[in-house]
Amino acid sequence: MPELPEVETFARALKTELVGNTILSADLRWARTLATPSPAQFKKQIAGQKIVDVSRRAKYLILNLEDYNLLIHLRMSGDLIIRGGKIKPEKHDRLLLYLSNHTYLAFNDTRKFGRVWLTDRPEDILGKLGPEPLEKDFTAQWLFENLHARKRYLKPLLLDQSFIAGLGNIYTDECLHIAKLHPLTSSNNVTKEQAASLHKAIRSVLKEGIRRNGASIDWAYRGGEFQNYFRVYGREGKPCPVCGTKIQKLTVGQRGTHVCPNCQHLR
DNA sequence: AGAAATACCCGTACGC
DNA sequence: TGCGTACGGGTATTTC
Repeated sequence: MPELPEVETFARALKTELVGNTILSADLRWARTLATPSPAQFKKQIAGQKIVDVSRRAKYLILNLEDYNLLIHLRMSGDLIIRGGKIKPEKHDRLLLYLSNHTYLAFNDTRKFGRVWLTDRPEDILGKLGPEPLEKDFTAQWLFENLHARKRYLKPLLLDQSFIAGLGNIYTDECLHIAKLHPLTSSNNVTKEQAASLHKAIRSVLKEGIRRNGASIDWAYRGGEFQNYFRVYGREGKPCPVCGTKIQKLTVGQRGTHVCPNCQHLR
């Protein structure tokens, strides 16, 4: 579930906890969690590396080490927890990084979708991503031009990380509702005014998510408050906060999709 | 080539 | 109660 705001929240919290520590050793408990390099190389390369900075690109968390970057993608059920060194690992822990301050960072991931990469060439992994929606190069004009450069439904296009980086199923439904656009609208039919609305909606909903420390759904992700402020996501049959019409749930590109049939017309 | 469908996972909810 | 099945979520891979 973690999308851009949740990963941003992780990055901010972990930065204060981790920077300055040295990774003493790694315990890989589920081999496929490690995308690259081999487990033997990974353990050898990461041992002794000091954590210089913690940041984010799209939904990737980046631990900037002295000689490498450790990229972490939480995918669906991934979670990061810092525990005291004497606390036992938990059932779904996939990777443990033991730190010089006698704690360890646990990558816990029930569904085993999450991945980590240790690399000195992060661009090989991050290079295909589209623009960061909160950065200055993501403008309404850019969005309008690139919506028209393709002919796809809005919802799957917004979920495409090579188009815009960081939106997932929740924030996509939310921003389409704010912009009053139907998820099945063809991207090349969006007017300049609609593109400007969508641009504004994307930025505002992501900032709201960050401000509320992300969204916690079911057991996934902890501590966020944004789930209490969803406009459409997970609110099938409940009233639209704008007009009171019952929210409908449909399937778009095999994804659960929530719309207000009154606010979001399909032209 | 670009877009759509499928595979990867497993805890939970639901139907019988 | 217990069993079987559908579902969801992000993205790499496969298929169209």
